[in-house]
Amino acid sequence: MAGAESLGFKPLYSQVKDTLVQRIADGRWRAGEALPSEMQIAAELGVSQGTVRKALDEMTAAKLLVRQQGRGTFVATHDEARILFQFFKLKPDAADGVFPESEVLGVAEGAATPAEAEKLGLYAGEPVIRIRRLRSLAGRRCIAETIVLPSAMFDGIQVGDIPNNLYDAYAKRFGVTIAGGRETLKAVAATREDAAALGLAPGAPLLLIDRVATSLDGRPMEWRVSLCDTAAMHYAVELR
Amino acid sequence: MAGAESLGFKPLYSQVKDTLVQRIADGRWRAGEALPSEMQIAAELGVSQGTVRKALDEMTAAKLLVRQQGRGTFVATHDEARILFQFFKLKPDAADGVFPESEVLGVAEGAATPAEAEKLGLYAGEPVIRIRRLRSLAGRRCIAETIVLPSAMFDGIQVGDIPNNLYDAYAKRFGVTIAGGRETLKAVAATREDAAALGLAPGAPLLLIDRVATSLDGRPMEWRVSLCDTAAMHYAVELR
DNA sequence: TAGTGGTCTAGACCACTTC
DNA sequence: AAGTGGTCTAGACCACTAG
Repeated sequence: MAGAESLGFKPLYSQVKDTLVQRIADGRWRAGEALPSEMQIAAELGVSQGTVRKALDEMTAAKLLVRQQGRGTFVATHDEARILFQFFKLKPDAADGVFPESEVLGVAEGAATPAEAEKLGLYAGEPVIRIRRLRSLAGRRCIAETIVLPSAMFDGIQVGDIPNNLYDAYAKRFGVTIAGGRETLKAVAATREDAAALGLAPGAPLLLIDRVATSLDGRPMEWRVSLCDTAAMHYAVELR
Repeated sequence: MAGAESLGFKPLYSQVKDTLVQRIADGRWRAGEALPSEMQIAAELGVSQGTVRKALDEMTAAKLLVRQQGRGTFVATHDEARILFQFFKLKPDAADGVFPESEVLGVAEGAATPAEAEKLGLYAGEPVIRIRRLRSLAGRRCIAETIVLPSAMFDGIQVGDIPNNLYDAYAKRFGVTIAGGRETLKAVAATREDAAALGLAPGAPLLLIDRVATSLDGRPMEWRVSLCDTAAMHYAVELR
């Protein structure tokens, strides 16, 4: 392995991990595909099987890989089950989580506002794509959502083109793997427009979820603001 | 190690972990104290150092232990830094997180309501302690909180007795280690009383945080409902 | 300098899947 | 039966802390 010398000791397994993450980012193995076996990777990189294992274990903990005894090691997909577990934390009060349906209200390209530029790590004025949609849980419209994407990464996305499971589309159509993110939550009063869209009275309390989602290398790839009517649903957090 | 035979394979390191967790729950090592070294534990339990290491690594990941190269392995404490990171997810919009101050409004014992009993795994009517307090961030009252505890676990807690850092007190005074929990969030409109307590207009949007905190063995030990004015603060979540 | 945790290796065997 | 990941061991050496 190269790149270990000088200032600041970096363990071998960590370098192996960086190598493998880079290869996934480069599309060497696509979502759902199998990596080579531990022994093959170890032989190729000239390290022991235990060192490869530690790298793979960390990537599995980061939900980047899925390992199955007897089968192999696979690049994690953004299937609905994973999204529900990792990214969509709103659950109906009286039931288990289900994947929400979506109605796209509009898609438009424009110049990034200062706020958008700051969230996405762009310069103000760079082109961005804005998506507006309503989402429903159990047949009831309860989320009004605005999504902002850097055009440079998602060139040519169209209105008829917006599937319900966006992160899966980012991966399959644009090679962008959403690996994590950060959300901030506030309680706000519904504006007239929000209230109309969700069928509520103006001033009704809404949960505002502000999310910046990041790719494998930690760069921001999506800014999403969701306004949620939490009368019959809640946002669930595990403290560990 | 005993207890591995029959139905359902259980790895050795997992049994080692169970043994060590049980010892912490039993108070064999108190918060902040050092465990024996890997070699000593391995020798005592008759397993290899690597197996002990895997058990300790998992406990460290669960924030139960803190390990320091060259020093030793220590039982995690509920110091303010840890609480801030693991349990208190409200941050001022314009600053880093700080530990909130508290004013206790009242402490009273009573019979568990059906809702309280369900949250705490008790029978309705069993005795519980209820604590009401206001919390402030940056000198501004912004959280109204109700805390319900099973009297059986927290016998003799008094009004003048409620410190700002409750989880530290649970550990030190009652031997109850809060190891995790589950929160559900909603946006609600302030009632007249909530509004008065927080200096807001009735109907103002508030973030309602409903938390059940659990001990080492996963049993519910505290039910806490917090009403938060999120005008100048937010609830932060990392998606990983 | 002694003792701790952290990394790395090599090899054996087990559990599980697939053919 | 062959190949995968999962567990367990034993031992070497490194990085860090403390006396």
